[in-house]
Amino acid sequence: MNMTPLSQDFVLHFGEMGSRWGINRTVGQIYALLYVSERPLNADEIADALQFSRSNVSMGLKELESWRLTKLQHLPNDRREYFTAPEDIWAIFRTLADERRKREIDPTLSMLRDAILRGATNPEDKYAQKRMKEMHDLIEMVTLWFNEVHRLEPDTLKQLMKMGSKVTKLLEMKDKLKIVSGK
Amino acid sequence: MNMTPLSQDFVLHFGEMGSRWGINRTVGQIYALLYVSERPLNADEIADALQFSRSNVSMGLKELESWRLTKLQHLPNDRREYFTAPEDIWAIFRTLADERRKREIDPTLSMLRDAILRGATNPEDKYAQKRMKEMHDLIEMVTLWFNEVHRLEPDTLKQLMKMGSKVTKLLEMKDKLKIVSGK
DNA sequence: CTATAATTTCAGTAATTACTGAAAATTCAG
DNA sequence: CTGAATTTTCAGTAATTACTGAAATTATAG
Repeated sequence: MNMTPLSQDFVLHFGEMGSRWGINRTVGQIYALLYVSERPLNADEIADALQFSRSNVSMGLKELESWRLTKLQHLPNDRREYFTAPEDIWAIFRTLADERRKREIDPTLSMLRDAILRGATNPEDKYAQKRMKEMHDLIEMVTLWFNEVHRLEPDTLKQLMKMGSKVTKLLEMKDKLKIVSGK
Repeated sequence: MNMTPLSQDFVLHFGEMGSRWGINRTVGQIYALLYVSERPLNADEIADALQFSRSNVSMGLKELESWRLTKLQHLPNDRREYFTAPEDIWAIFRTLADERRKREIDPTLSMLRDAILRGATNPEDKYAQKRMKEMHDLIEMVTLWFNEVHRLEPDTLKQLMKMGSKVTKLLEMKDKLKIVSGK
């Protein structure tokens, strides 16, 4: 299978970007290929299109699976496995955010919590704990909030976004309303 | 200089986490050390505390500088350079988000925009462009919105967060108010 | 300026991570 | 079951990235 120049460019860009995150080039490219491909692809087709060894593709698909970024299906009269990227881009975003939270944020929060609760006698440790608390609170705040937003439907979100910085205004408004209704 | 076990653990954790992001272990550890240290440290102290070569520390500091995550200062009667992590955790978060946007999001958006505007004749490319458009719009949406939130003061943000999922309710409320005021 | 302290650069090497091909394991049609 | 098709594993190797020590550069006190 030969990719069109358009897909080619997309795939290569994703490969490069992938390596800036923890994800390696191969995995990035496989994902990109699946993402822009309308029909499901099997491992051989992927290996062929990207010029990777079959085993490399197998490993890459495993990795993507662990990120829950692929869907597996079978075609009639063909026992090979076919892969696609999930359709709904918003769902993909959620999945990715979820997975990163699990792997990166949660362990850090737990480490910070533990560290903060340890007995600290010397001033260095006291200061370190203060800093860790600040970090912990920020991460927790952003995460909690993100979780909320996460659940919103794309339409609601678009609406929210359009409001942009007016969200502050809205907050003020809310406070005033409270006063009125509390009268 | 010897770190306390508390700082030790924090620094090591950050080293590991760093390597999950694009940032390498050394850089992660140096940052963590600066973050929990009350007084500024010079490169030799860092090298000593983390057991890295002096030149490795020099490179690590350069990298951190490029992320705008360190502050440089001089102490009286000492010509060595001393480093700290900025105080305000919220500011740190902003800086980091900004820098990541510049390095990772912006190039991707621009690639996507270009790709979408290319002439596509065959159905594969049509489909690929549709998918790229979806991705582009999602990223743009999240980024724009993030930029807005970004500007808010921590207090406002905390308030917003406390509201949690009620933000949807608030949106509905806003619509009703519009109707009222438009009467 | 000069001498020395401090920092950076960089070529060489170490460590890590990615990738391959061959072999093993699994799956499933007949 | 059997055997061919398919997928996975994994030891070896390639490629990449990280790190060091020595040398070069830069900065500054005197």
